[in-house]
Amino acid sequence: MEGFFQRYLSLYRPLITKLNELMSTYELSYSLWQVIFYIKNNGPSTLVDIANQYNVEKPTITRRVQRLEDLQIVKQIPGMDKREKVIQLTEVGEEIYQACRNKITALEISIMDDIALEDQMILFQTLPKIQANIMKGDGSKSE
Amino acid sequence: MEGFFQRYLSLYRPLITKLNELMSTYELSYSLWQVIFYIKNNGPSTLVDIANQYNVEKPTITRRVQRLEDLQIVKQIPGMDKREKVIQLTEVGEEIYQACRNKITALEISIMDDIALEDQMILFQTLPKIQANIMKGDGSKSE
DNA sequence: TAAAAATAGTTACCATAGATAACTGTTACC
DNA sequence: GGTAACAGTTATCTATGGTAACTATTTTTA
Repeated sequence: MEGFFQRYLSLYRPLITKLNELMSTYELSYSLWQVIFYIKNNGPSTLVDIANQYNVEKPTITRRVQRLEDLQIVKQIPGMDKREKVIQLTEVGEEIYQACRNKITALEISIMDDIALEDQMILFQTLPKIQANIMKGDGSKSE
Repeated sequence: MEGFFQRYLSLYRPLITKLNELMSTYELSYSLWQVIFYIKNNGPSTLVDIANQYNVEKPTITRRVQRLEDLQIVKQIPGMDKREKVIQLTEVGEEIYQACRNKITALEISIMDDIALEDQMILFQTLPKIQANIMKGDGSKSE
């Protein structure tokens, strides 16, 4: 099936640009959104939790979280283990989450406009399979 | 269809990392491969041709081509319009193209291992549609 | 239980990839 | 022949992420 990567990757830049535009109102980008999304859906979390979820290194998450703290979207809460930094959404963070969630969902719907529902289903099921196949045996820690 | 972006984007980093590993033998990355791929499939081309194809700015392509010239994978050939820089694969470039093409195709096949052929077809047809939907009305010049 | 190993996070530094603005040289147009 | 447009380059900036080395804790283990 030659040409899959091409098709997949040429979608990336337009999409990420669009998403970043969408969130620029809140001085956010998609990389910051991932952190917000994660702690909204998983509750108070440590930086390592988040790093594992997205297969990125710890310093990457340190930076994202620092940015979100500056924006007062997340805050640290006390935890048992003094090594860990447990973070949570602030009230402002919750509001921004909702606003972005709405915008993102609207975009998701609009770009699927002319795609048959079954085809959407297949996309949904297939992408994670492909991801698993790539990560299978690539030496990544999340395998 | 909430969650599409998440599924789509979480595939990106593992994939691009894998591709870059694949090509590191030849000191290439996927961004350089795109240029090689383009001139292999479209014949001698100008930098603007390539920039338009991938929706990136001219300086981006200037740098990629400079890198490929250093690696002696592409060379400039004389053209009518002295403004233009028409580039083509060298013999070395052709060999490297073939080697990478084989590796990439093998990877494409292996990650589609457990995906039904019809589902692969649907992926192939759907991704460009989604891309068109995103680029529709985003102010990009390639619309 | 004291020493060693593992873990969480941070800092400093570097690499990749791409954008914008300003510029040179060439061609097209009127 | 003078102005527009175009192709390419350079310089500078941003965003994102990686690695190595470090501190401060907690866990393991001998």
